[in-house]
Amino acid sequence: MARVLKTADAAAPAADAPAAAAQGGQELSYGLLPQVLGYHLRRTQVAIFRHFSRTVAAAEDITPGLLGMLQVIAANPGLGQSRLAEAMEVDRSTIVKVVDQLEGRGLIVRQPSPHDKRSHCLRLTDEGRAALRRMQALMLQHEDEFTRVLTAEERRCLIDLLARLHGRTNPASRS
Amino acid sequence: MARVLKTADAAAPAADAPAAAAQGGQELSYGLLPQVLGYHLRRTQVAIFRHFSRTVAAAEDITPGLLGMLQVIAANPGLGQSRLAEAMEVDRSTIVKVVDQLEGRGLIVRQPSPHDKRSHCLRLTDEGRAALRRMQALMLQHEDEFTRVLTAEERRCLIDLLARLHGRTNPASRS
DNA sequence: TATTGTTATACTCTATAACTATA
DNA sequence: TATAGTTATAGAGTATAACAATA
Repeated sequence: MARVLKTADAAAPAADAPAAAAQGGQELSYGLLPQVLGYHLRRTQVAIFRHFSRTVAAAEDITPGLLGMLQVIAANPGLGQSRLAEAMEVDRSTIVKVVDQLEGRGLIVRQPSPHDKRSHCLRLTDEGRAALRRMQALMLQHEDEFTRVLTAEERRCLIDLLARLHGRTNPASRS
Repeated sequence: MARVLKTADAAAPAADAPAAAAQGGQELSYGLLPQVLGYHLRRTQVAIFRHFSRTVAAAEDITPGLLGMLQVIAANPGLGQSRLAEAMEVDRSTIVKVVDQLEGRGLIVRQPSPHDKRSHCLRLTDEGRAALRRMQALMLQHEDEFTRVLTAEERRCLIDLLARLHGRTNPASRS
């Protein structure tokens, strides 16, 4: 578990308005927002999504969401759609279109389950495995670029703090 | 600027599939995802959004986005819509509906600008100021609850790392 | 010409509810 | 009864393109 070292004490910022920020070329105030975690989370997610779009998506026409699904299917061959939905914490009905898209692009197949005629077993095709390898390489490069402003330790610490907040244990930091 | 102290070296996790995770009650694998910052960002944002919905939104019928806009308007009286759009990094056309909603609820007004007949000056109403005070109190409580699993230093460190990533300077940590 | 606010439109992501075929 | 997948539908949230009024 990474820990954090305080160096500079964050001076409490003035929470009120900067008199006349509205007209001139002055900088405008964000009020309490800079102290709000949710604000920084959203800003960071928008930034990383745009970086992903310019790098990974530009080359491979994929979204972070679809690539995540593809990775989970690859890591769990034969997974059913309902269990995939649970894993990604989205509704079963949302998964249908995701799987439609990945199957439509020839990256995965829906196979009939040998044990349950209602269920589909999801598996990557050969093409899907090749595409995943390419996409993962691009994605790791994109993440490296995006986090270039952080040290490796800071990056690990950040992931660790986020993992603690969203509650899923982070296998990468189990000692 | 907060720094980070390494304590446990994160052992590189196996990136490949866990043989037969698909059928039984076994735990399923997330592949490379636990090493991916974007994945943890999204997960955390979903978690904090749900917490916000159960706490702040349940009491005041507001979204994080609308509350953020309200705070920026409050902090910059007389702000125009285009500058608000720039500040929040969304399109001007997106702002229109946001302002419509806030105005429709009586929280802000569009006033004609004295200097530019095209432009609207956005201002909080008395009711808007009162609502903002209530909402901010709830929001700060919500953030405290959500980050209860972190120490105050860890929370500051997290915000600092995120602020560095999305590039906006974080006024709360200027020494 | 450029900018402010606006409208019409569309796209993505997501959820709810109801359906079918199994179990 | 309950579950797996599906469909129809709707609601956010966002963007693009074009427009009128004004700068």
